[in-house]
Amino acid sequence: MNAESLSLLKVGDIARRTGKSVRALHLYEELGLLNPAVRSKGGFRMYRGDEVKRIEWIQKLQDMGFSLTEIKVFLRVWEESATAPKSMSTVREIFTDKLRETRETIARLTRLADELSESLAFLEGCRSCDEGQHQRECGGCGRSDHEVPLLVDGIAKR
Amino acid sequence: MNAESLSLLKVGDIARRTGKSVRALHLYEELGLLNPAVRSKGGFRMYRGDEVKRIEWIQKLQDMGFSLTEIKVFLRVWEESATAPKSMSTVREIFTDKLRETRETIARLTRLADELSESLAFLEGCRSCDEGQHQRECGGCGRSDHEVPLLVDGIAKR
DNA sequence: TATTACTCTTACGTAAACGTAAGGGTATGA
DNA sequence: TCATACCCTTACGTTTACGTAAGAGTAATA
Repeated sequence: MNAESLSLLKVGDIARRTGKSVRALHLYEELGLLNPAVRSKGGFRMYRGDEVKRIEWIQKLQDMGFSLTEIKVFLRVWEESATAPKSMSTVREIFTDKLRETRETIARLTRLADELSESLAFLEGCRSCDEGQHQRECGGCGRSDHEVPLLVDGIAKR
Repeated sequence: MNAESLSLLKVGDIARRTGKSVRALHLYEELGLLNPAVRSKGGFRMYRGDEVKRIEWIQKLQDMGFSLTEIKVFLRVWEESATAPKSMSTVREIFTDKLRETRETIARLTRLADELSESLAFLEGCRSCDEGQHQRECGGCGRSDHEVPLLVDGIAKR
């Protein structure tokens, strides 16, 4: 173990610290998202400790819905910003777009959650049917059709 | 065209009314999510008009994150409720679980949106660097490390 | 030196939800 | 009866993000 390798980590170390699999880290390298600082004499990938941060960054972008390919594009744009000043604003644009998209997703999920709540409330009203009646008999429990949430209606009629 | 077929739709009609592809509808049938009321003499699938509702229902469940397989399970449980009264409460459980899950997703996305906002605010501070400096020179623009959001930090250091 | 725990490359496998193409009938209006 | 526009079945292709296995070499420790 030489002086330089003291601060270097093997792929398994990185895997443990990030919760990623070794295979995933290999994949990230294939995709150009991650690179070992050096290779050991025998060919082992040796990473700098701060690559852990990069992997956490990748994870966050994945959580936001970026694909690995999109993340790669992102990195390329950034690297370009060393020579093309406009790239920094491109990065801002990407974040801005994703922020808008994320908010739209939140809004959509919120609507769906509301529908779920409505459907649950409706089904609560069916509780009395549970121990003696069939869903065919239940049908609408005397409630008019327009009261039946789609989430229930779509499944109930047969 | 006989009297019965007046109210029946071909797969292409259903596709147009739901925005699904014919292939998708075939798939739903393979998976047991959808069935034509009858087949025409020549083998064409003939659907009842209200199957459109079922397909919209499937779409909603997909939007909520259910897989087609899960949706199938859902249908089976429901069908079972004709003979097993407890199935209705199983349906309620599934909805309840999904509601919780959806809310967790919303919370997670909200946190991510906040991070995006923070990162954007940080990058705004770099705007002055845009037309004359490199990101290496920029580095942190004199700001201390702990101020740098992970979304920026993970990418900026090289 | 021998062992033990890793790591390497190569490459096929997997799950989801369809897309797409091939070869060949079917329904319907002119 | 034709011409279209549709529909049928079968079956392989696509994308994403890894999983998994094989066969073989490496690093560090006893």
